Amino acid sequence: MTLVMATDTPAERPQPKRSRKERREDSIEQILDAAEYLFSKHGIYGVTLKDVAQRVGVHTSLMHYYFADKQALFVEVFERRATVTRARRIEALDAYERACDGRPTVEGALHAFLDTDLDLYISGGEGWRNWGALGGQLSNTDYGAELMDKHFDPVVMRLIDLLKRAMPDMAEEDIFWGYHFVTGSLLLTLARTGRIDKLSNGLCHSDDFEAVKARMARFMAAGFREFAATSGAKGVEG
Amino acid sequence: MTLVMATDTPAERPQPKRSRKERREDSIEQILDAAEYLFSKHGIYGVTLKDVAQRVGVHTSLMHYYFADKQALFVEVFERRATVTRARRIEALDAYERACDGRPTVEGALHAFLDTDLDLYISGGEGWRNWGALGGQLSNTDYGAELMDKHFDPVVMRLIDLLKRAMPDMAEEDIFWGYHFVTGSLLLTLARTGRIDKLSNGLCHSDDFEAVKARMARFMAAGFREFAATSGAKGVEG
DNA sequence: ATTATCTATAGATCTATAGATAATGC
DNA sequence: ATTATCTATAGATCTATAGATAATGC
Repeated sequence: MTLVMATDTPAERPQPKRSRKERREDSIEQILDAAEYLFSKHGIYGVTLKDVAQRVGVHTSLMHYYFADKQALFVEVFERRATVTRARRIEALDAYERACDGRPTVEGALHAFLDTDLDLYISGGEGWRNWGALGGQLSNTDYGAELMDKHFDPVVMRLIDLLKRAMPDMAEEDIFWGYHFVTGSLLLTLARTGRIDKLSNGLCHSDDFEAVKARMARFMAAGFREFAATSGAKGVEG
Repeated sequence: MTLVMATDTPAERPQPKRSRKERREDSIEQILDAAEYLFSKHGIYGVTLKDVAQRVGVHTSLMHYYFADKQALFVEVFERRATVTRARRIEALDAYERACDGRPTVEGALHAFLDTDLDLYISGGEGWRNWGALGGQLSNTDYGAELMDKHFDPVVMRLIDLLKRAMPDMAEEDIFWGYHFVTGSLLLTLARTGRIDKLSNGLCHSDDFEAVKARMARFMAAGFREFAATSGAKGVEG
């Protein structure tokens, strides 16, 4: 997939004969991958363009040849995958809406919202997992929150809409706070800090997205049901 | 509390006549407060010592007079309040254990764990809220995760222990994952990103810790109960 | 006499640009 | 002839230290 990888298997490619366009795209992809990895580890200010260049194995000035400045590189790293997962999730929520026959459930909506994303980290390769970790950092940060808002507000509103229809009697505040809890849990999951590994003495692993997928929608749906059972409702009876 | 605040009310203090020791402590406190605020906004690498000094209104070199280097300042900012909340939470969990008469409940344990912390942000003033936001960032970061582990592992293990006793039949993995969800939600709460404000069109506020306190333990306890109801148990029947 | 704060500055590093060289494509 | 990559370097900024000055305490 990358030049580095290709070099690891020289037998297969005697003379790749890649066109300029291909080389260009490869270079850009390598830079984005390296930046993605480093940004996810140290944040935007914790990484220098030299760090990125060294990881790729090229000169720092090449960063400026392909990207206007550091900020532009960062935004591109974020947006490269943000657009993908946003589209997938909207599609999944649309599909769920069509399938649920006008009667969405909380758990169904959460599965569409969460599982579609988790699948990317499960089978999307290391790049996706790095990007996820970056997102986990971003959300808790001032400069990152804007980027998140910009890209994911439509998806979230789509989910909120389904949740409201699944729980028409619930106070809106409760729906928003429930969503807040869901996001927080998801973002910490994406961050893969290794904390749960240590706490559980190796029983659980913070990169075990399958384990999260198997539990999260159910856990959170139960939380919402608890709100429905005990909290002040809208005053309208379904 | 700080020199700046004191200067705001000149009538009360004609000639403070503060001793060297008092001045020294005031200066250190001001530096820590300024650093805390800035680190919480931009992370450790997003803040320069000059930024901190300018916020206090002194020269950059004074940072080095009081702190060995930038890293030491950062650690001090974190530890100043970490030790306080850790002690309070352990105390609260101990008190709950004594009060529950050997029969802890999930919700009771979560209330002791969460509310004690949330109370600090509700009534501890802006410094505490800034520190909380810093913690929210740290946890999703590599360099911060270590600091968190070091200070909060004892508290968390204390909570886990109570949860296990409240749900003796539950698979350990489920307890750890449930705790993971709880922490994620708490950390995003502390980050106060303003996201929920925008999403809810002003209905909810990300600095409304009271709202979280009123909902979180209940929401999460219901999640744990869901695990108890449907997930693979330990194989032992209570 | 001691402590707190500031001035001046060294040395390192970082972003960004200009211009040279190497590689590809017509 | 055009594009990709590198060399060299300017200019800014950042951390850290040495040493001067101002303020307090005995």
